[in-house]
Amino acid sequence: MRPTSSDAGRGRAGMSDVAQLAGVSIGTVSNVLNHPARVSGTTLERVQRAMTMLNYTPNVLARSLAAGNSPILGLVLTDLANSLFIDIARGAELGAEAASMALMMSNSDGRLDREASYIATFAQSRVAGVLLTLNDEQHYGELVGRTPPDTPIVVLNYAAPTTHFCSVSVDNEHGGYLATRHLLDIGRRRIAFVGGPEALRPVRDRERGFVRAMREAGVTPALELMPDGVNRADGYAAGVRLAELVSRAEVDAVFAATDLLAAGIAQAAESRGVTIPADLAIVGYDNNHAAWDSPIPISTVAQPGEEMGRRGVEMATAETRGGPHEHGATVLTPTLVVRRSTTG
Amino acid sequence: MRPTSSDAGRGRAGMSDVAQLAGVSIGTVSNVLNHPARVSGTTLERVQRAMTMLNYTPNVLARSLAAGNSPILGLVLTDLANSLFIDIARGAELGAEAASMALMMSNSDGRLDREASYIATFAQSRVAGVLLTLNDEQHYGELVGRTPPDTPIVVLNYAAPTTHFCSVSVDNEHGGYLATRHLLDIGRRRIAFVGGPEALRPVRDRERGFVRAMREAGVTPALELMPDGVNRADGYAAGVRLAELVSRAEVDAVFAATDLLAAGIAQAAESRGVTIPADLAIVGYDNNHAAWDSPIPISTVAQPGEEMGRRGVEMATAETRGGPHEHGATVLTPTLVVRRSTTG
DNA sequence: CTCCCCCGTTGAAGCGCTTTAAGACGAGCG
DNA sequence: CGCTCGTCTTAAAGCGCTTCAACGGGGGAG
Repeated sequence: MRPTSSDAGRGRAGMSDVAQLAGVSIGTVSNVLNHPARVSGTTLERVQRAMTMLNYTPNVLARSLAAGNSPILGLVLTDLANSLFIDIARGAELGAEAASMALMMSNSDGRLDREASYIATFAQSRVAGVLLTLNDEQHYGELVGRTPPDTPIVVLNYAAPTTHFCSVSVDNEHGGYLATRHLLDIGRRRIAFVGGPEALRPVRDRERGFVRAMREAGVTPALELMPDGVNRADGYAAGVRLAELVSRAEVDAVFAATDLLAAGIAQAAESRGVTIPADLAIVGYDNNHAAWDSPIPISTVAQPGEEMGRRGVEMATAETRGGPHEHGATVLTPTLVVRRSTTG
Repeated sequence: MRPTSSDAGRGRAGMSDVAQLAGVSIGTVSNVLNHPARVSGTTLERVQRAMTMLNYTPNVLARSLAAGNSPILGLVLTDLANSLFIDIARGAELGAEAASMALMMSNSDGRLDREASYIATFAQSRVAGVLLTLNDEQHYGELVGRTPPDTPIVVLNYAAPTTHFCSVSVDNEHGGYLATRHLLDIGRRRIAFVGGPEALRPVRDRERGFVRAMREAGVTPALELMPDGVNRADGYAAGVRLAELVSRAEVDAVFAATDLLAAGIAQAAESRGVTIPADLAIVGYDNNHAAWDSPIPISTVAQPGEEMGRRGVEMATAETRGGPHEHGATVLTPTLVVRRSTTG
């Protein structure tokens, strides 16, 4: 074994090196780092000088081990290609920065096994908490069982029953209501809804909002389409059908459950001579890049992804610190973004 | 202080608990984990049973501290919104999985200070290595100085001089050449190039490929545009100019240095009655979602982002393990993806 | 001038694990 | 029957840091 410090062997100065150079004890060096107030001005300065001289970098591993806590948060993202999750990541990053925590992101691609494996990895690293984005109840159910009991988990984008975890989600029903209300407000009455597979809970919720708004206005939905997917291609197919109905004056607006869907619809409709928004007003959902990058910018319902990430971090750190903890479900409110697809 | 294991205090079993339950020493438990061959069959089984009974989760922190190595790799991404970096992240994740390492991703948004701060954070966590995506030489230069000497760094997406780091990059010159060659091959001769700010090295390289291909073919470029940015809006502006030239039969094809640029050009051109690809053939660069999601799918040059990530991980782990290490610069080859914007 | 208290500082114990030198034990050999 | 050898197992020494009981020394109060 080497004499004192093994990191030193790798060219790295350790706390003991700093202590020696500054002529103080190792405990004092630690105090400089963690409780500067306890150290006298002179000593503090001397130690700090020694640190910079040696280019001292504290070892977080040792620190966490000794202190019994970790400065790292884990984040499991469902789908890196979806801009909502990118927003969540950004927000989480900001929140982590504010709480001076590091964020360890990873991407499950929606696969349950990877979700579980990342959670396990995080648990082994004794992270302070894990933020988990989720889409459907199947995954939620699976995860409830397998989860290590001592790691605080915050579920994002899914309104978890508060029994097991904290959660932060967005009110999809309200979003659907907003979108539909907007179409009604600009005078449309023959409104169609294009949704997606029944399994997707967010889509179902958006539809509920649609239905509520229509009922409130005493208007009957012109059509409800439920494609197998929620991507551009599915939208295109739906758009072809809609274009026909538009030409027969049976439809004058559509609320699509995702922006990709909306973009596909817009493309199909335009290629068939339908004018947007004159003949057909369109509202999408997600505030995806696809929406504002579309030839005709599409009105949409924006999810507060960043805030979701930020709040998630807050809840996780709160749970870590606080003694007795109530799991709480925060529900955020989406906002309507009006673009050319619904305004002259 | 608590008697033996403090993790136990938090409800977690430690190695000593396992040892006690299995009736062996703590060292034997460690051997079960790290050198199963040294342990007799009977003991091994008994210990393993004890582990599952106690739901034992090894503490990676303590493990790394004692063993002096880390199972974590850091990855600093320049821009989460750019699909190239998402691909890199995916590849790195796969590579890490294969090397049974954990990956800690983070997003610098192209800001130098955040890059530096993440590198510092990673260094404090004594990660095994850091993968750093980079765009321009300014950042590269800055970083060379500030970098902790003992953490292996692999630069991605930028051909670093091999003096300081390993790097994995893509041959942008060749990509530009491929794109231009393709336009020439389909019979176009009045070819324009739309680039971007001089500072962006990748864009400059793509232009060099363009120039080489044109020279080889003995064709004079119809026009070279250098907008201030490389986004859709910049493309739209360029497209307006191009449309006019097309109508005067001065341009029949364009190579845009990014897909967003290309998408903007396509949109502007179409809105001005230019038919794609008949009047104007377009090739973009990046294989961005924007490209295949465009109303007219745009031909593009695809960067092997996943492979870049994977190779980066390999180089990092190699550098970590291997004793004497040569920094090497790997250069990958991009490929042409032909879509409707260049075929009838 | 003494006593006490507080401020700064120290030394040692310990975080959960790996590693290694040394020990225990049975088998095989002369 | 004693000895060597090899196989398993153990005890103890760290890894770099935090924490805390204890300590020393000044200054204010008496």
